[in-house]
Amino acid sequence: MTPPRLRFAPSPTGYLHVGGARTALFNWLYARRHGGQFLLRVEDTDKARSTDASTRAIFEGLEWLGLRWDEEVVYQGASAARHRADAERMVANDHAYRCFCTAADLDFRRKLAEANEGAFKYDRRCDELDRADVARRVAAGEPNVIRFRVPEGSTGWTDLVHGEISFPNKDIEDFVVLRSDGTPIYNMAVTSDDIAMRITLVMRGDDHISNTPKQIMIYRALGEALPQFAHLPMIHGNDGKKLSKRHGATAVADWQHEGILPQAMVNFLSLLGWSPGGEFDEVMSIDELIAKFDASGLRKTASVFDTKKLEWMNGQHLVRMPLGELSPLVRRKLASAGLATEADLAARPEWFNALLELLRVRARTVDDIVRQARPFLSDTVGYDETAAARAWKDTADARALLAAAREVLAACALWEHAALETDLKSLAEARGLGVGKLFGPMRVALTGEANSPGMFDVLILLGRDVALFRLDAAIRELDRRTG
RNA sequence: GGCGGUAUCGUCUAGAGGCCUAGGACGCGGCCCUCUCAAGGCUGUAACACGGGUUCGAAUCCCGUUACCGCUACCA
Repeated sequence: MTPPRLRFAPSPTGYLHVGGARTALFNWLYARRHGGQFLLRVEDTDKARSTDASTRAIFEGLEWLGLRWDEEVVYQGASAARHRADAERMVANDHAYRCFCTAADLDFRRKLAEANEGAFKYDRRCDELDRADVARRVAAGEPNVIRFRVPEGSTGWTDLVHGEISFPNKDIEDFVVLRSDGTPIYNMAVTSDDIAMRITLVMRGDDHISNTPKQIMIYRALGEALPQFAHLPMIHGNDGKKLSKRHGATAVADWQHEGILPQAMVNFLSLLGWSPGGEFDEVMSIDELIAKFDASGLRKTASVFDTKKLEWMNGQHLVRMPLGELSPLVRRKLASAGLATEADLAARPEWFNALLELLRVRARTVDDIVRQARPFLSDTVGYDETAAARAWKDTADARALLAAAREVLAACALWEHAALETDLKSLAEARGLGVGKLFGPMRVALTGEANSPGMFDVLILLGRDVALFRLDAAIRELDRRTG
């Protein structure tokens, strides 16, 4: 069995969206799993809609996901001469013919047919033309397209996802393969390119199922061996409709900017339309995915992009990934948020790693970590009003508690977990309070928030100086509030 | 309209005739843990689109209906 060759063939007409990313991923996984090649082809034949910015966005999206392609990128637009030559070859070997019907005429006939019920199908009138006549009109420069002559019978294949699929040829009209300006129609270009790239497995969205018989006919007309086909189901938004801007972030770059990890995105996407089968741990590394991926696990049904589950998945990867990998990521985000400089954080790696360990377990995105890190990095804290309203309900009481805590902490012999716990617990006990009643007001004083890591962790991370400073500040704030 | 594809909890799915009074995961609810929030553990909620067959027996096979999606362009 020769190594398979697959390709991802996006049109550069926008960002890389999650559906395209999933298609690319499955192609890539299949190639990696079976020791084959994963190629990238940019289908830029539609010059009006294609942009360089989109092409770059697609590259960047694939790179971010870690889907490295083999060989040089193929630009479809660069092969126009071959597309045309292939179309003309089909005329030469009698599988296609010249058609002189104009677009306007066709349009008229189509409307007429539809008005009188019944779908319009090209009537092959130009296939009746005399050969000499055709040659003369072509020589005279009369505009013409090349139409494929659809044979009798039916056209089918064994789809890796759907099994046997076949179409009666009578339902397929003699379709155009080359426009009058000499440029190819999609099905011509794709087939010509897939042949040239020696693609052995065409894996793409199932919106191409109806195109497949036409492409198969072209392969045959050109005397080429057929590749295998696999048509993947689509990904929909949470309303069950096709993904669009309305559904929020459908661009992989948007998720990147919201703090989703590429490995989590890959993992999540891999489970949309594919399953290893049986019971398994859904959280998987890229290597595990490659090892497990197989066409037999491909599913037929469209799936909904569930952002909640993506976020959960991201949280799982956040906790499991090596700290050494997470650390620079967060440092970069912290720096661009203006909360710290990368140099400062790099200078105290142990402290920073301890912080990350505490925060990542309660975060779902990298951005969550950044938000939660604020009290540990900025000089002062702002008090969250709902948190303050609850924990400092009785200001006099809270003030007294914080003053007492300040005193205990200032005198605490050792600034470490055990000592802090002993001292603070005895303070609470002396006052006849549960520790919660003491830690609540302290938490707001120290972090400004209602939620944070455990009190002793917070104190240790902050250090004695900052902790005492914040308690003082909170006491002053409470004085102010009391009036 | 014609042709093609699809149909299991709200969502992702397991299931390839009896193992299914349908399993897992996300979400949601409860309990435990607990200084808060997470994480973790336990647990509850919730599905075979509908109708006919085939079979001793169907979520699984066949047919029809319905719904959704795609194609039906000198778009990709």
